[in-house]
Amino acid sequence: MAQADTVTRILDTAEVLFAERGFAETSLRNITSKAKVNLAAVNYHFGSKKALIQAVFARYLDPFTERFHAALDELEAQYAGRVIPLEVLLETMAKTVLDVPAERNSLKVFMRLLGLAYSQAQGHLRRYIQEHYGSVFSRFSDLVRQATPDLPEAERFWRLHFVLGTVIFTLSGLDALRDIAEKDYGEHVSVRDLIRRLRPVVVSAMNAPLPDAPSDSLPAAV
Amino acid sequence: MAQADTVTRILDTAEVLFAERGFAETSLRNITSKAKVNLAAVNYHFGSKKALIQAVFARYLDPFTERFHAALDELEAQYAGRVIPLEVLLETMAKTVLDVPAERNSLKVFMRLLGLAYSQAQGHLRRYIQEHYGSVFSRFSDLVRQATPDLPEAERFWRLHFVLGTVIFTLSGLDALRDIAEKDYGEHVSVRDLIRRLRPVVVSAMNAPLPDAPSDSLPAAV
DNA sequence: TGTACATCAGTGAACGCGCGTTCACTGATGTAC
DNA sequence: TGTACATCAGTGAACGCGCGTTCACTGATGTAC
Repeated sequence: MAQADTVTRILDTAEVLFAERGFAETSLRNITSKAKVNLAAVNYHFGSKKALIQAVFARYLDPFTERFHAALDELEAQYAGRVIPLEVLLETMAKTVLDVPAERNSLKVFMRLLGLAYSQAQGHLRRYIQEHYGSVFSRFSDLVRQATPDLPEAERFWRLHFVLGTVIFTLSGLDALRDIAEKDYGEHVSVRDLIRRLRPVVVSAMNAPLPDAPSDSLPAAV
Repeated sequence: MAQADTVTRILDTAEVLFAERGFAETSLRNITSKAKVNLAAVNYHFGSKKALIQAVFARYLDPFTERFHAALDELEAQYAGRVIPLEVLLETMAKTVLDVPAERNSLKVFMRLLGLAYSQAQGHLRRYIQEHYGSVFSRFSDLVRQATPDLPEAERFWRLHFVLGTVIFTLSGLDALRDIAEKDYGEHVSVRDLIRRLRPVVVSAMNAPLPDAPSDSLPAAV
């Protein structure tokens, strides 16, 4: 059995189990027995459980960042210094997110993993993701800044995270929500459907009117 | 040491530790040693770790549902059959969410717990919450239905969950986001600030234009 | 008023179990001379 | 071409540890007669 085979089988099995039950709730024995691989192989190839978790993420995020950078390069060339509209930026991101895990049919898995990563309190994973993939997010939010010149800095920061919350929350809880939606409305939704529904909501959210001034600064302002 | 004391000390400590590190990552020994309580006391008073987790939630959700029902009663009386505007409904919900845990200064804890509950894959907790508190959510979404008569059923369902995602995601990851915001924009945000910022975003999201028809139904529609 | 019994919060120690990790080892393949 | 050695994927068994739960027990308080 060649190395690539064992390593790949571990990663394939681990990502599914992690997405289904979380990191702490998935033991190395769960993974290795389902992957039909020796228990010690995980520590042999990855060093530790923590490192395995990071490897699972890297397998999605490395190609994602590569393609996203490429797509942004293309956009910038196309717009040649002019401002890229917000809708185009969001569309590009959505397309990249959809494309990357397409070959493994596992956008759902990827989104659940992202959701888990964010809800992990101790945050070794969040730190890892920020360290390795923070730069592509910075580049994206720079472009969003240019596309929304009227939005105050802080407001844009918060709105980007509001939107991130919507997307990760919805797509990572997709199965549960889909069951309810199907039962109540007899409507089967695919991830593409959901992204179609998300688009106008996200755009409206980013373009919402500014909030009232905080109440304690009202006297000074009025 | 009276019962109320032990039970309360366990709950107080458990909710903080659960919120900080998650359910699986918090052991009964962590809880009981920090609460200065005998290890066996958890199983004596609650029966199991699972039941303790549910009790932690019940302590927030029971008063929340009670107050929220009361607030909705009041609104319905006030509007006397007329439609309650969406903004008012959202405002009422926000106010109730803010009021309930105020005495323990722990909205943050509550929101992190909710976020964890949603990201829990195995879902005994999600089932418990849906069983015990589903009805107040139904009542609320009925009122939202009346306030947004032009929104198709399924669209409203999804948008409510988009918005839920934003709120839970943002407030449950508040500490991490706050650190970044403070560092980058020198701005300290309170939960009340955040809700002020959320309001126009949520309203715009609910009122966003309808999405394009799904591409495979386009030929039939046009 | 006094005695016997029941109830119940709380305790200390132990139970068996599954966990991540380690270690000595095998066997196949490649490399040097 | 043959031999000695190095490298490396993979293995089987065991390690110690922390986990949730259980159990026999204590001691205080309440209740019945």
